[in-house]
Amino acid sequence: MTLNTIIHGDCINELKKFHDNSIDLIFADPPYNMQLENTLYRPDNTKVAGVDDDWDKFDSFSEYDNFCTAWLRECRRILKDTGSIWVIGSYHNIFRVGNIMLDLGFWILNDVTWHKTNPMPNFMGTRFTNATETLLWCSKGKEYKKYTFNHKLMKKYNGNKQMTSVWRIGLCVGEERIKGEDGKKAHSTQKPEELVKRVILSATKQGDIVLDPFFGTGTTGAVAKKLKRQFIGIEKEEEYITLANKRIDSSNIYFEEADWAE
Amino acid sequence: MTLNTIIHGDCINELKKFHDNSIDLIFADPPYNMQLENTLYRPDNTKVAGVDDDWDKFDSFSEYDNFCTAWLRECRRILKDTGSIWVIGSYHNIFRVGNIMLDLGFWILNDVTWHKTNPMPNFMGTRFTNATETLLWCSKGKEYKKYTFNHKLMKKYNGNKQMTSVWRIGLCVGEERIKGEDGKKAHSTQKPEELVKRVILSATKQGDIVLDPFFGTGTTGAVAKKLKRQFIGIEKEEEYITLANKRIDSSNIYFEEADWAE
DNA sequence: TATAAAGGTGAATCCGCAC
DNA sequence: AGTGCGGATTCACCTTTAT
Repeated sequence: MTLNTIIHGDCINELKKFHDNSIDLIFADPPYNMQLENTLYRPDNTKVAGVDDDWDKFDSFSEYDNFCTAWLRECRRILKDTGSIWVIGSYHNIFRVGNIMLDLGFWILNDVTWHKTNPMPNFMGTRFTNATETLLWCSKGKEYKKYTFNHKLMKKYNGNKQMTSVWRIGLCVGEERIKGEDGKKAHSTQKPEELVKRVILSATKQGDIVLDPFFGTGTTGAVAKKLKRQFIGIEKEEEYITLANKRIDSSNIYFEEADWAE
Repeated sequence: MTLNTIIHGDCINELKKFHDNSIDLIFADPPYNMQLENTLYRPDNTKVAGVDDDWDKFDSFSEYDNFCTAWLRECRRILKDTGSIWVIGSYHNIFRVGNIMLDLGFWILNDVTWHKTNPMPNFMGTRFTNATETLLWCSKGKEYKKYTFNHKLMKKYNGNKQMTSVWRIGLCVGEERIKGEDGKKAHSTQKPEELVKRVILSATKQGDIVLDPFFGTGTTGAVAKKLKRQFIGIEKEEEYITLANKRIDSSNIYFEEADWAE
């Protein structure tokens, strides 16, 4: 398997080509199946640019469940016994995903809450502001107890206090957000690097292999490189791959290893 | 249906006696009952000896799923079209519960994160400190849009800013925690009143009927009374009912309605 | 150049009634 | 079920323009 490259293809097909027990960490940001219908307007009558990408559309729960069962089953197969997987989602999909992961035998280590510092408000006043997404961190199963977790490092990273399962991180905006030639966001759901940094830093060692089956514009690859880990990406859309390669080429090491050594 | 009383009996059996469309709000804190050694039962009520193999694992999920499907189906039936339901859980069970609720047709309005200000640390350093529980707030279905939500009131309650789906609340300790005659906590999972207060305040009007099918030591009843709502409790254990009745008798109004009127 | 004001925007299941 | 229209509804942060 070639490292530090992006595979252009269908996630499930490509995952099937991987060897058993070959990956140290999987970070997956699958489609959420948001089921948006009408256009949403802000109080000032401007439109909200919602997620209306084709890749987020599924006809039913059962179709979504089948899709997730297939890619998650392959993920479990190719994960090393010492490896672990992170899957991010919102309330639209995380209960489907979590249920499937349990059924497949994954063992939940934490449900980490990404507490957004600057979420979009609920303009109509019909609900509470939806201020979180959820990350499920799982080992291969209950009996796989030797997963990598850099406890001391994360404690140090967190000002010498044990890090909790609530992470306060802002949305990916400004300079960090990859723009297309039209100046608009290139990907509708790009994640902040700080989020992925905590994932990789906590659950891998230097040189480990990180796989992202929904690579998008390459946040996982960029952060892996900056943290001296190796990555493999799988992505269906060619435009995203082009942007991701460019982005990763220009990524540099975040900081010296000594700063974060255990 | 007699109001402001506790029904002594089995949750599913008792729920079946309720009329359709008769309840304004349901707050449910079901047993987590997951993956705990030596307490698993097969459908025929025989004990499962070990839980190490996949067969037993599947058996336990399936048992729990059946139980939750049964009581949640009844909850949906007896909820008014303008009503809503809140279910609290941890990562051990909330993905089973959420998946079942979606399958039954419930419509998720928010996944509220109870961010504990004083969680128990992970002493072994094997995971992040588990600092949250999740509350699923759902209407009867996608097409039921007239659920009660006191938006302005909650905004006022939150210092004139829209309340978000993250609630920072401490564990139920000290004076508030109900003690048995031995001075030990009477119930192992008593919830803080502030949590239930936000639930009832946001999703009911004065005089509305609040049902708690897992009443325990009566937090829901105490808070409902303090907020001038009516309650019905269902509880299997007689000791809890005794404690709950005593507690509710000595509960008084929190504050004047005018303070929180919309 | 500095500060202030104005404008843009984010994984969003976001109205209710009359016809 | 679909359409049309009156009316109520927002927070943090970043960028651009104006003073």
